[in-house]
Amino acid sequence: MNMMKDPDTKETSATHGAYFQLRDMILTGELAAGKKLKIEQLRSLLHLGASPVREALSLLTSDKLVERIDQRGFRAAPVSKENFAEILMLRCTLEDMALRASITNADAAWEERLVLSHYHMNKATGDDVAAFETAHKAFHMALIGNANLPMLVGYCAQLYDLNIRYRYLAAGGASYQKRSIKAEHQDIVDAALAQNTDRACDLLLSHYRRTGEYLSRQMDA
Amino acid sequence: MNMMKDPDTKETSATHGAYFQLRDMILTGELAAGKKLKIEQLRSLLHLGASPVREALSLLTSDKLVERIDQRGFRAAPVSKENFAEILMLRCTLEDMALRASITNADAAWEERLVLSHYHMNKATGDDVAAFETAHKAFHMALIGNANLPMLVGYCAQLYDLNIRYRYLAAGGASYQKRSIKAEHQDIVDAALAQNTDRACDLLLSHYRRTGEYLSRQMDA
DNA sequence: ATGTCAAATAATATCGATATTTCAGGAGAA
DNA sequence: TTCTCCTGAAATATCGATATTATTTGACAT
Repeated sequence: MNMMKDPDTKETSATHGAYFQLRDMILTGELAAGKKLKIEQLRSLLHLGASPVREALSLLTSDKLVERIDQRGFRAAPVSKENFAEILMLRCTLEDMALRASITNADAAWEERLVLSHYHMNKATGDDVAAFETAHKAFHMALIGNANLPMLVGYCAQLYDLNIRYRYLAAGGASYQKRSIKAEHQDIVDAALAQNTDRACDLLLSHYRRTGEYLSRQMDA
Repeated sequence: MNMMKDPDTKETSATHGAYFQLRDMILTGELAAGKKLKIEQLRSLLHLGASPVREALSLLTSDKLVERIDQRGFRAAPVSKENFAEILMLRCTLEDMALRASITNADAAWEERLVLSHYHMNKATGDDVAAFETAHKAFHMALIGNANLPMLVGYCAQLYDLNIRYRYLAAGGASYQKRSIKAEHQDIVDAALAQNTDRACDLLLSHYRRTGEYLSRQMDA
């Protein structure tokens, strides 16, 4: 009764592995929004027992990526234009707050983390979309990560992920709007490092709002 | 193999029952903050199998009431002055936003729900602390519940619960600060019904801040 | 004495099986 | 025909048992 039949799946625990796999599948749309997530089906897909699948789904409830209906199983969280608009609005409010706090606490170590994550993101601008996504999130988290407000940053991270989902939904994940995103990121970094708080926040928010408008247009089409 | 040995425990599901029992025990401090939550121990306490206990704990992770350490089990979320301060700050920001939206969407049905929940809360001002807590939460949720922003309201509800926990921690749950809370609530309702948005928000926020200062003082002592 | 490693112990994570509940489809009555 | 109720099938929720992993204890060497 060896549960690690697949040696290349060296995840720490089955639950953890299932969590990340399912999370990815929902974020990328491989598991469609609103779709019923049957335990037995996922169980055979991931080659796991029911317990870790069930627990991973429970965990994904925290992230608002899965909904649980008592006695009636799980389903991928639905999407809607209203939901997208709310996410955008909340992100703008919360990240503004977090970035202000982050800059207030600015120190050399943070500035280095910020510069590094920015560098890594720029380096990842290539064909590997997944790698860029990872670096992009790391950059944005580094930006606000100095706030010393763990719950606030946690909400921001959650909203970031929910937003990714709409990005995949709109563009199929492939075509990324190659606007002047790179320049926008650079401007944000410069303002943050200069401790020009108002400007940094303005830039960050308009960065989100532009992306949001772009996605809204894509979703309509 | 009858799992409902206790007929008066007419919960819908074992997981749901365990969820609410554990939640209550953490909120009231019966399960101390930071304490390790051993499955076997809870299993025998709640007379349940390991699966529903595990799942309830996973669910409580969503509420930030339980922390999960992979491969090392669960523990009740720790408390700290910083955490309390962050909760207060976030509540003020988010409930302000929610109340403004709620008043913007004001209609007769909402006004009635608000008046009713206020009436019920006042009626529950008695010896039954738990009943008052329930009514108090219902009142505050009715206040912001018209915002039509489900995620925002969800965050507010979560923060409300986390705050309750500190109330129990400070006062042992028993002694409730019998300040002019009743008058404060009345003023908030009046301002909200009059659609005096700025005043309603000011009153709500100072209501929270005063309670926050009171709790801070209690925690120091 | 003290630090380190190994065996024993305890607790978690997971599985396979089973009971319970929901859901769908059809038979019978109005 | 349409509604209701019953029955069968599918899926969920839960249990008991087991394998896996962390933790503690105690012996040994330094």
